[in-house]
Amino acid sequence: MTVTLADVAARARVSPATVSRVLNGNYPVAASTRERVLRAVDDLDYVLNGPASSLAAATSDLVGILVNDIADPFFGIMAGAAQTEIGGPGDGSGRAGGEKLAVVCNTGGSPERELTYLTLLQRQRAAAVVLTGGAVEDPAHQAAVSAKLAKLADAGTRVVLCGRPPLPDGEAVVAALAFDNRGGGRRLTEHLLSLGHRRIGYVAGPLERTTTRHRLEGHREAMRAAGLVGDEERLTVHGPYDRRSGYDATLELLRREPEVTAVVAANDTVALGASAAVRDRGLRIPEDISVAGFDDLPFSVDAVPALTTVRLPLFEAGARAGRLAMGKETPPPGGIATIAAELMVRGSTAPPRV
Amino acid sequence: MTVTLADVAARARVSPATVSRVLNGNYPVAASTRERVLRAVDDLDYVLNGPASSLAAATSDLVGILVNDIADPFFGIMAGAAQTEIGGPGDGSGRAGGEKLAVVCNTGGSPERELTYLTLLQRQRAAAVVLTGGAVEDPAHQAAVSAKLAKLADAGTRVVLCGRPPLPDGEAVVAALAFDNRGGGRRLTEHLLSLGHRRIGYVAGPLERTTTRHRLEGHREAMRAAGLVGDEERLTVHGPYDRRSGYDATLELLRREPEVTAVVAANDTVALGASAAVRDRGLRIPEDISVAGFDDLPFSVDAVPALTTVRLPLFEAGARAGRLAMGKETPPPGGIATIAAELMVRGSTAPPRV
DNA sequence: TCCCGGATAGAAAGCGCTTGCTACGGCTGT
DNA sequence: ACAGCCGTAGCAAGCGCTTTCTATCCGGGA
Repeated sequence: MTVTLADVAARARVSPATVSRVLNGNYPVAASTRERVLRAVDDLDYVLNGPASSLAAATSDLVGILVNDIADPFFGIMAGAAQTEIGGPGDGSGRAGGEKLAVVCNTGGSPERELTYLTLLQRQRAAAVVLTGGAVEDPAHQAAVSAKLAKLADAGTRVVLCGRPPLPDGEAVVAALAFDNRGGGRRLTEHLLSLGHRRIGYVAGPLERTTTRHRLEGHREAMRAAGLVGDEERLTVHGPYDRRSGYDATLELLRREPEVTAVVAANDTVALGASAAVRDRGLRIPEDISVAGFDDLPFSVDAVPALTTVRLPLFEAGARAGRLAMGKETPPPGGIATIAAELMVRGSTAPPRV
Repeated sequence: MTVTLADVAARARVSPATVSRVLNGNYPVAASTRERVLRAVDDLDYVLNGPASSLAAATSDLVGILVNDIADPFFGIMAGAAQTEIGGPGDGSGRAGGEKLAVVCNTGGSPERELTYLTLLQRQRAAAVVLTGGAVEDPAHQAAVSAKLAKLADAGTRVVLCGRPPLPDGEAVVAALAFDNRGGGRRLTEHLLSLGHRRIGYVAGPLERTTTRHRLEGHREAMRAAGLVGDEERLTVHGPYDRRSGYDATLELLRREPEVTAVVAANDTVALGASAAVRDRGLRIPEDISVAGFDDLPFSVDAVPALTTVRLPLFEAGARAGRLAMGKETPPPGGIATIAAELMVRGSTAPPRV
């Protein structure tokens, strides 16, 4: 059989209550007693029964981090940073206490899975939940998520949004850290415009996501401000946030409008695919066509030529979200913070041929 | 207060036992009764209390997936695949049943964190644990991990290793899926040798990891077979599995031996850094120097020139590990399977200048 | 008509831990 | 010398669910 608290208590010749208190360190216990208990724990190789403990204490040390695609470094970086802050193991804190089990859950971008994970975390009475990445804009789903989050919140779970716009109906959450996707998108296109580009293709992400929409809106804002209107639909192709989609969409774009001098991709991964397509068509980057991405993932600087993109402080944002989830940092005023995006001009963009 | 089983029972005018049975679907309940219960559950928005349920049933639906670096697609891909198989939400199974909470835990490559996560999962009485990635070769740590896994195993947790060599002392695990890192490493170097390279630099991973050692051994095997011995130490530089390390190590390599005609990197990410270094030194790939990687991550085919590398079926392996963890697939004979690595020759390698 | 077995439902005993409250010395203050 | 405290430890009552065992209701065979 597995060892229980009672076994430890017996061996240390104290009551179970005392063992519990030693383990939790939240009640005065004489040093000598503590010593004895700790030795017994060691001798017996005792491991606390998590479920029992959570049940009795009505709390749990689970913290969930939801991501859309765990194979995408965009999410990996945020999740890793958050997990580090949440501490899980080895958070430096001497011993017990902040020891949380930070786990990441991969929704694969599916609204249903997102909801199911939230329910599962609710079941487990998670201490906190961090949702990363853009939300799906289906009203029904948004309502469902909001409701779920509200329920989680008033069951005591701390909810933090990271890289995700605030909930429409406000404050069911501890904090929302939103990236300035629109501003970044605008500045990126302004950069292209200032180089002299006029026919700019846009490879957008999946239609119904906030991230997609905001980046695209920023782009169009800039185009409109430059007086370039009318071609929006023709020069935009939607697709998933992956390399393949960037490749295909760019080919399509080039077919629709052979005169494009620049392609803006919804993110760096897509930009990689776009670059491949451009090259496969026998065109040079940036001499014939400029290519730009978004996110500034680590590999972007190593692309050839280095990718012009918009840097999002993913690590910092993830870490901050982690801290907020742990209550180690005070939320921004109003619970909402917008995180700036920084334009990174590199070799993949240049003035168009004359 | 939160809704409990008893509340649902009251509303459905049945006993708590019946509600439990409806929810678990493991006991005959009259259709009409079931209906009534389900409606009550819905009306009250009832969510099962996970800890209580786990405590009473002495089981849990948590499945842990340990990874070394969540921001690295190498792990992301495996973890994602495993998570999909484990089902977590939306595994297609009509309703309850296989509904497991698959979570990934990021050890950051630290042995202590690995151990702590295992303990935490043990606390939670995890249904299964999947360990991915190479192990650290410190004997003390290996012993500790083995002991932990043994304990987990006989507490009923299914343990699966994925991309990790079998435990030295044998069968504490359901199955071990090991990549043929040695064979892959050997074939990669043989390819270079067959192109005519003789002075080949090797940018290795961190010293004490099995993955690092096996790949390096494969490389040296090939070199030795070609009669190239003596320069091993001078032509090998160790460092972490990241881009930066590849960059620095390659610079160092070029300093030590300006005559190298090829650089083999421990993995694709490192190869990216290596390529950057080569270019920054004003050398062309592959005309002046060939560069090769390992893993065949998605971005490798988009590198310029496309990266010659060794393909590891990460997705398939992860999925299989997930299935094994769920008991959906029978383990390979002896519990050990070696997964083949396939050489992918692309543009980054070519014969050396004459 | 009576009895028995199958199909359902309920009662109740925990699962292993936490925690409010009580108990018990030995000190201090008067 | 006695009352009152502080510092510790134990008692015991749950936390919300699962599951064994028992009770009940029905229909059918004898």
